Order: sequence, then structure tokens, then C-alpha cells
Amino acid sequence: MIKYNPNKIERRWQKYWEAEKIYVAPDKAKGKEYFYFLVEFPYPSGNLHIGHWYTFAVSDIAARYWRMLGKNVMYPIGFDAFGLPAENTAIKNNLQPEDWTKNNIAHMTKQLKSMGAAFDWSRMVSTIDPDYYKWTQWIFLQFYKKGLAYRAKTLVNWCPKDKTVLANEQVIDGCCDRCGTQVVQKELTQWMYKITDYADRLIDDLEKVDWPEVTKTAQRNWIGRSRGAEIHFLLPNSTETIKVFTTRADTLYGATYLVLSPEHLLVTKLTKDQYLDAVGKYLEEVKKKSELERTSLEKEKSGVFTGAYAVNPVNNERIPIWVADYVISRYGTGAVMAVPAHDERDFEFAKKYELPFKIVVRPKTDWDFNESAFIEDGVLLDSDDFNGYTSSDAREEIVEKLAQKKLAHRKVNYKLHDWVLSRQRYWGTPIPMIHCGKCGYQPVSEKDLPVKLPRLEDYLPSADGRSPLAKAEEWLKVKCPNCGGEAERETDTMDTFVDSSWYFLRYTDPDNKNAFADPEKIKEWLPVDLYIGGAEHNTMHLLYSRFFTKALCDLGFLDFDEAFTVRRNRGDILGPDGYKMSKSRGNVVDPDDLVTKYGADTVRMYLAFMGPYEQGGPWNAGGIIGVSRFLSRVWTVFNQVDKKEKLPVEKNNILHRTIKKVGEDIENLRFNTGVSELMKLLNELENYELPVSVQKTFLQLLAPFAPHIAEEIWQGILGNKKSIHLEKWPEYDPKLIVEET
RNA sequence: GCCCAGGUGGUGGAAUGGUAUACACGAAGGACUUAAAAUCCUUUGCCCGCAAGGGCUUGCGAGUUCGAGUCUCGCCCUGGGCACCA
Repeated sequence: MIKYNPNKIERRWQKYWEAEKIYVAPDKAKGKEYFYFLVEFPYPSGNLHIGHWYTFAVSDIAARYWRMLGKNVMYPIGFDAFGLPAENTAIKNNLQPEDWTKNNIAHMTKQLKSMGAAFDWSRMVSTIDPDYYKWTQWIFLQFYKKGLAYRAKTLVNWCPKDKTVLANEQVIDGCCDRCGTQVVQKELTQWMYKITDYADRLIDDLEKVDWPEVTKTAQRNWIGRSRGAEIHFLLPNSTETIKVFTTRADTLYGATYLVLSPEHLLVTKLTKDQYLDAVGKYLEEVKKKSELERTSLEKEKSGVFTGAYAVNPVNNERIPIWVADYVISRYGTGAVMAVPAHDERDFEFAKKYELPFKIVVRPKTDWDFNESAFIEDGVLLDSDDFNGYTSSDAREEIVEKLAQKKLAHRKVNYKLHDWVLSRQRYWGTPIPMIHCGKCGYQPVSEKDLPVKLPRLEDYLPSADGRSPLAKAEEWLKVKCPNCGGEAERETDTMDTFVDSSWYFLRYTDPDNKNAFADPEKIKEWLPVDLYIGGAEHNTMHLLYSRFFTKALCDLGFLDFDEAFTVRRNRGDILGPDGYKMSKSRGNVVDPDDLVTKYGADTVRMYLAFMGPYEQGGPWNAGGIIGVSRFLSRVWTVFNQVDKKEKLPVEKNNILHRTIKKVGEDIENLRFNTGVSELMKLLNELENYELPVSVQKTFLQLLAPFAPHIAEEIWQGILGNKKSIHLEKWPEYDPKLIVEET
């Protein structure tokens, strides 16, 4: 008997499948249910690691299963290939980012093919391809026309090491999510996408999709909608007012002072002469601190009195105006009314600076107001006409009363900010705008797209923050599309999250020269039936893609406004030490070594077997031998010619129960129990002589998990002429299952 | 602090409210072998016991139930997200 040697058979079948084009998903498949199965496309970092296998090879089990069920499955693959790592590595090794990236793509394509995954390579998409980013730019222009892309001065996150702007989503604990350098705030004029226009729909439409609860709550928190009111405090002897945002208008009678953020425009204007020194000194100190230091909760709040007073519109009480660093300038109006008795932060501040307290909401139980603020709802007291009102009624009525005098109105605030998409780096999609001295910014004409990224000898970011593209002199000079005069191209490139916000649309029609995709094809394939990816994209890629989908829908290019019907988060494979795999930690597991040792089928199947797919966990090489043994035993069963006992009839029940269970397991992405069912089945069957029908069924069940060995036995030993991967998923007889239980 | 997810043998993990620990790894013993590897067989939750047998066990403590890993409440711990957002 020939020993099971995966390395001898796997490459051969991979070539065979490719040659036979069995995984190409046709655009026209009469009578078949279309199934778009999307997995987040990888960044071409250079080498496939075990995490990529987990992502693509394990998902592949489901892709193959649905195909066997008779669906027209699209399981596409591509590369999210623009971005900083290419640039940084290229700088270090004196290479061109383009060359480095394209080499990586070629290498990783080879590696991806070695997994034996059922990708439709004919739909491959790469974001650095001018035929692709032409449409990234085209979408930008459509958004620009509708005011969804605009240029404005804004306080941005700036990474001093990468010398570029970062979106809020890319700042983790005050540091750059790429290099970990502490981010600083800088005021710059940047291109932005108006995602805030969609804040409400981005929250409300979460109801429409079947997504993990974690993702939904993460997005709700990130968007941070809060309903409240804007209330105008009057300034004595002035027509000007200070507007504050509050969700607790019911505590208005308890406001004992007012706080402006240090950046508030009225600070210098209001401050009384004898307080100018103190306030000036305070502002200097605040400026010195980084955003991280300022917003740290451990830090004690600090502030200073301006000498000025504001008038509470509800009772004409004069309250002092302070400046304090605990008020955030970019949220709400940058000013708050302080109610120490009913707000924890105001409580802490008022205690420190000995500011007065006024209790206006009666707690249901005994409450020690010397200890802490009572922040829950209750019944009002010391609030004139509103005594006895519940908090929720009072919120409405107080705002209503002030609204009549135009001193208040209802207001909804969001934490979400517009998406700053400009990047001052080289390796990205050029922003298709032209700056003319006379006409200002003008869009590049659609017929001139794509604006190709020029090759640049010196693509290093400059210290002054000017984009590297400013050095491309020839490229830079262009005629103004409006007046025909001398003009310059925009030199910023786009955030790579722009590239990946629409790639799932391009998969449906990757070679289209006239549109980002043919509307007919989009209609056939979209929305995506199942989207699998990592939870790290909860508030980035997934939020941006939803925004793109909604905007493109509103512009009439799509007829749906949620692109991903079902989303499941895949768990992450960590290093054996339990930490995230990284080169610097030296805990990266190389799948190539494992494939050489055990074969692709074993690696795939072991990854599936390790644990629940949505959970992930540390890599543990210990158990892989078990899967390897299992496949060897499968091999032996089909190769052995010894005389054995006939299969007892009752084993049929087990077979049919397994068909049912494995199908359900794959359907629910419970690959680990699917594998164990196959192992149990083999344990039951291996000592008997199996009828051909049982042999076939067993191989069909195995095929999605271990496609190579299944094919080898199917064609090589059973003598079938067509691929096992064109077979139907076996059906079970429910009657047999009922009898058993 | 708030919001999610989770806590089961030595390990990865399994279990529509109904025999907890399936499947696999590891370990121990045995067979084959000059020997080793590979393979096969047996044992393997913990404690007491030579054994027969008995007791305990799903982070901790209560509760609902004929019956709880599973449901409810309160705590502890781990991982993740948000975080002075008024």
C-alpha cells in the first residue's frame, strides 16, 4: 500500500482545478441561487501567516459546501494594496513601493493557491491597479458633486513619525494605530467625506442587518448619538449668548456655574481684565499637554475663573463662568452648564474649587450629597413651576418653555466626525482635484480618469508635511479644467480605507471599463450574503463601507443601502504565547513549514478543528498530529484490500445523522464540531467493508474540509472521471435519524 | 466607570433545560520491532479505597425547576470595545 503523502498529490489537484475552472462563478447561472460569500481581502504584507490560512482556508469549507448544495457561489479574493507599510518598508530597503507591493502580491498569490481554496481568481481585484482606482477616484467625484466630499480646515490627528493625518478611527489610546507614536493635534485644511450626514441612518439601519451584537454596539457607541437640548445662557449687558448642550435640561435649576473649553472662542473675549493673567497662564499650561494627557481620566480636573458671569435663562440667576480642561471643544458647543449635585464631573470639579451645589432632583432613597452626585432621574424640587415633575417630563417642558422665548431648542449631538481622507503620503490613490489660482479647487474631468500615481525616485515625506507628490514636477503641472490656465494637481492621496470601502462592488464585474460595475451584475450578486472578517474593523472598514453604500444608493448607483446582509466576526489566531502574532515578538507561526510537514489538507482541517471559528485563540501545534492521523486513516481505509466484515445495517443511522450534523455545523460556521463528527464517523466505519455508496458519501462529506485527499481518492481509487467538487452534498434520510434517537 | 463576549479535565474543546467532560492532543501501560519511529490495543475528570464501592465536580454565592454547564439575581476573574461626549 502506498503511504499517504499529501505533498505528492496536492499541487497536482490544485493545477487540475484551476485548469478545469471549476471555481469560476458565472454571472449567468439559470435556476441557481446566487450566493456571494465575501471574506475581507488581505493586505499584501509579503508572507502568508497562519492567520491568513484561518481566514481563507477555513471559510473555504463553507464556500465549497454551499457550492455542493447547488448554489452559484462567488468566493472572490483580492488585495488591499495601497498604504503605509509598503512605503515604510520600501524606504528602509531602498525600493519602490510599487515593486515591493507587486512582488508581494505575486508571492502571496502563489501561497494562497497552495491552500487549495475555491477562490474565483478570474475576479481578482487589486486596489493599486489604475483600472481599480480610476473608480475610487470616480466615486470621489460623484461625492464631491453632491457635497459629500469637501475641503475644510479642521483639527486633525497628526502622526509625527509617519508624517501624515490619521482618521479618529485610526487613533488608538492617543497613538497611531500603525506605528504607535503619540498623535498630536494639528489644524489643517483637508479633504473630508461627510459621513456625519448619515449618522442617524448608520445607527438606525443596524436594525436591518444580521450582524454580531458586538459590532452593532461598537458602531452605536462610536457614532454616539445623544438627544438633548441646546440652551442659551445670557451675558449681562450683551446681545451675545453662550450656548450649552445638555441631555439633562431637567437639572437646569441646579446649574451653579458654567464651563467653557479652553479652545472656546469666547474665552478671551469674556475674561475680565484682572483675571487675564491667570486665564492666560492656564491656557498656556493646557496647550502644553497632549490630547492623551488631557483626556486621561486619572488626571485631576483643573480650571480657572474668568471673572465673568452668565445668566441662567430659566431663573435669571447669575452664575460664574469658568474655563476648564474637562470640557471638550469639539463636542457639542464646547461649553457646558455645570450641575454639581447631579453630574459626577461637575461634582468633582465643584468640590475641588469650592463651588456651590444645588439639589434639584430628589433621589428615591437616602442620598449623601457630600459623597457623590445623584445622576439618575427623579422628581424635581426647587425648580419653580416644575416642582413635582418627573425628570423625563421636565426635560421636555423646560426646553419647550425656553423655546418659546428662543432661548433653547432640541438638539441631537454625535461623537462621530467627518472622515478626513487626505493623507500626506505617496503610496495611495491620488485625489482627483486640481487647484487653480483663479478658480480654486476644480474636479478632474471624468474622462481624464484615472489620475495615475507617478513613479517617483524620491517619495519620502517631507518634514514640513507637504505630500511627496509635490515633488513630481511634471505630474503636478496641469491646465485648470475651468479656465484653462496654469494649475496644480492635489498632492494628497486617499486614506486606504477609501479603497476598501467599495471593493465588494468591483468583484461583481472586475474588468468593466465603463462603470465601477455593471448594474445588472450588481443586482445579481449583491447584497453580500455572508461577510466574514475580523472584529478590528467594527468601527472602521465596516462603518466606512456602510457609508459608501448608502451614499452610492442615494446617488442612484445602487438599489440597496446595506451591502452586507449577514456579518460574522472571525476570531483571531494568536501566537503560541497568547499574544498577537508579530515579527517583533517572534511568535509568528509559518504555515509553509506546516504544509511541508503535514500537507495543506491537514493544516486546513486542524485550523477548523481548533475551536469555535468566531472565538479564535492561541496557536497550539500540539493537536495537529491528530488531524494528520485522521487523514492517514482515511487513506488507509480506501487503500486497504483486506477482507473485512460487512457493514452492519444500523451504521446507516450514524451515517445519516452525520450528514445532517455536518451540514448544520458548516451552515453555522461550527467547523470544529463538523470535523469531530467526521472523526466519529470514521471511528464507526473503519473496521468494516464499505459499500461504494457509503464510500462516496463519506468522501463527499470530507471534500469541503480536505479537498485534495478527497479528490485523489475519488478519482484515483474510486475511478470517477469528474471532480468530487462538482458533486452534490449528500442527502440524509430523516426516518433513519428518528429511529436512532 | 459604561457596553459586549467569555470562565467546563493536564491541554484545545463538546453538550435542543434531561447520563457533564463527545472528538482530539498529552500522559501511563501493553502488542509489533534487535532497537527506535510509525501503527494498533487498553486506561485516563478529581478525591478516598487493594477492591467492590463511595464522595465531589462546569469561576464563587443564592434562586427557579422533578431536574441547571445551560434560565434568573448578586459577586469575582479574563479578553475586547468605548471612555471627562455633558
